[in-house]
Amino acid sequence: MAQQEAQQRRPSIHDVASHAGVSAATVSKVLSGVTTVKPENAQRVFDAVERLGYRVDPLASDMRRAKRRMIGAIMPEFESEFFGQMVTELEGLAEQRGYTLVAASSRESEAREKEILARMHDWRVAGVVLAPVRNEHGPAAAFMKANGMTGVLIDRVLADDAFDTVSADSAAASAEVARALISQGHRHILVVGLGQEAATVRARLEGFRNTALELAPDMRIDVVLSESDVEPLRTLLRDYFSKREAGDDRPTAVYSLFLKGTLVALSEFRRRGWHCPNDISLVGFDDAEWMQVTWPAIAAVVQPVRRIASEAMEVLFRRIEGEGGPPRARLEPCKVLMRESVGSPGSVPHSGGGDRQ
Amino acid sequence: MAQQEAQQRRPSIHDVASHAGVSAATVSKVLSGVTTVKPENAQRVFDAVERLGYRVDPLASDMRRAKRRMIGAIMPEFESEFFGQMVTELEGLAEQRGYTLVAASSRESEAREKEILARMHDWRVAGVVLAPVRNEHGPAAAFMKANGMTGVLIDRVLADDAFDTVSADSAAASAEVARALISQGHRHILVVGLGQEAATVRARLEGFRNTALELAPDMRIDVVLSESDVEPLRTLLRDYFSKREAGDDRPTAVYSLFLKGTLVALSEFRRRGWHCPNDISLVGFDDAEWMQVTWPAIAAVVQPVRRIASEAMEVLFRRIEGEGGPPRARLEPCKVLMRESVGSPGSVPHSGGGDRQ
DNA sequence: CAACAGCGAAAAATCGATTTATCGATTACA
DNA sequence: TGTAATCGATAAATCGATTTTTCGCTGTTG
Repeated sequence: MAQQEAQQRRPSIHDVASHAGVSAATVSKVLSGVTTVKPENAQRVFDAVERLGYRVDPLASDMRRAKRRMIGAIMPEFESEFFGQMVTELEGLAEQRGYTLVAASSRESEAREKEILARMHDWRVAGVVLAPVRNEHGPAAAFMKANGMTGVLIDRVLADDAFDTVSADSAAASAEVARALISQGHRHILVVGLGQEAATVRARLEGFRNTALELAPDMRIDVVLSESDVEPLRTLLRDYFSKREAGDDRPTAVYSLFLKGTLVALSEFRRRGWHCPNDISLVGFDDAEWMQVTWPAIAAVVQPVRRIASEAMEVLFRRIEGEGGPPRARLEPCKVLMRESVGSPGSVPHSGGGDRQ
Repeated sequence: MAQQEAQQRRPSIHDVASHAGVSAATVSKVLSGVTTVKPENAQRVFDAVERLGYRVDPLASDMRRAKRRMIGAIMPEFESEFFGQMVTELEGLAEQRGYTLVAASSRESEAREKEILARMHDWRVAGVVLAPVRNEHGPAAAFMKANGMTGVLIDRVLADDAFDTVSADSAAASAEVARALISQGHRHILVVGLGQEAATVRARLEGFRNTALELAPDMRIDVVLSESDVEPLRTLLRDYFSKREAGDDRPTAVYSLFLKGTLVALSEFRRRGWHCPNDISLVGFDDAEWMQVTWPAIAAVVQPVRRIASEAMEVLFRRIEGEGGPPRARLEPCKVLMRESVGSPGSVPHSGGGDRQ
């Protein structure tokens, strides 16, 4: 092959040293910006670097230091816009600081989460951004604590006694949703959630309930929670509506505490031939691009992904640089977009179930 | 602090060696499964490993070999379901083989793509899975070639003379879409695409056009292509429909060649107050979870993510292990899901534009 | 004029593993 | 019995950088 260039091995720091007529130590110093090198020699080093196309081997470079210039990121999944954007943001922020981001998905499993964390510990990452599957009290956080890792917890967390946390202000956003729905006249609302133990689901539920009952004490709030998976929730929701099909005690609005729940609710509405907002209103936590192009557009709570990412990285790097002090819990404000899927109850007669299977 | 355990440094192979009363070399051999070690000594090594909780440092371990046990993955973005799932799949497959996946997003920029590739080259990844922004002829592929990297190209590629490629069989899927739309009676169809140079967009367009014109030579096919970004496409599409608002030459169906195009089309329909499939039919390349819960459900071409991922990894690892031979181009079959957004033209009178701004 | 401080750069140790060369003890064979 | 082959294990070299230590030289000072 004509790939002589490609075949020969990468130049090492010693190659640069011999080309520049200095020692490897000097090359290292020049490249790391030490000033006690004669300008003449420095220039020769730069020239040699240029000529050979030398690049520092980050792996060898990281060998000697305890912490490597890598940041680990563990997300529950990559398929949703929220975590997808989050990884992209984190990656950019890590790169800005000369770090490499290693991202992994726990696929909603705490066991996997811990295993990934162990791998990252093997790599001696300088820090970890962990979006836990459930909350800050899972085995992953315990592992990080036990092994003295530095990290920051995001998203499904409230506060922790060992790690900084950054998350959306779920409670405040939920309160705003409650105000909006109540001002539209809703007095019977179904809240749909998943994972009772997840810290944020609790915060979202409580934030909603407290504000709602404060504004309208006669309010009726039903709750359908599925412990773990999405499919059980689908069943629970189906049962819930089946029981209320005949009577007049059907809720006039549904508030879903997370994206998958919004999808399940919409799919259930479809099955029953209900349309938003005439037959029922819908608001969901987590926005997605498609929600503004469907008919009706779906109302949603938008989480401040960029702010969460940048705050998380900010605080993480401060810890990496050795900053002490007690861990802080940060809450970033959300935006609530009330779109067409929310209307006033009873303004239009229900279309009644059954025009579709 | 009570974290004595956490504070003391990780045990190294020498700690294990001294605890087991053997040399570091013996420990290394035992752990890598060499059989020429006395069973008694092997057992003592295992015991020491157990007692100290020793884990091999992958970074140090990789130092001595030319290729490291890392796989790089470069995707154009992480926000969409397709690439999100892709990364998740690739990660699992790499892990199965004892490799770590380092994923990065080129954010639809060829410059960034090449820069990321250079960083991965610095890390001496064993191989790269590259989903190029445009096609197989970009600067990134050239960089890989010039530096003798091993890799596989996926998604927006057709075939390459240096690297194996794995992608969805866009042409066949497009042909199927054409057959379906024509059998429903459509004779005037708008195809929406982005990135004229992207290999797959061309394949999708040609696959559609060829089959359509073969089945219905009187067919009229309009094409709206935007070179680079999504926003220009929105403008182009708006202009296209504005010109045809009055006359009767409005297409009866839209076929979008990629996900963002489907969103743009839907958003344009909304603006004009058109509903699918009564006013216009819509099929899009790339499926998403929400497409089956909206009203109407959106017809889509489903790409075989898992198959593409596993084929890519399969072929990549064969190359890593030194398999020779000319590069192969693989095409994986798609599934076409004709949902409610597609109907027969003229079966219901157009609702006419303008019931919304 | 000897001792000493200061500077710049080279030499050497280090990180934690793998791999090659080497070595001692045991067994085999002449 | 002496030499060769074999086996198991250790010492040492290696990967490519960083960091500490050492060294040589110049210039200053008592």
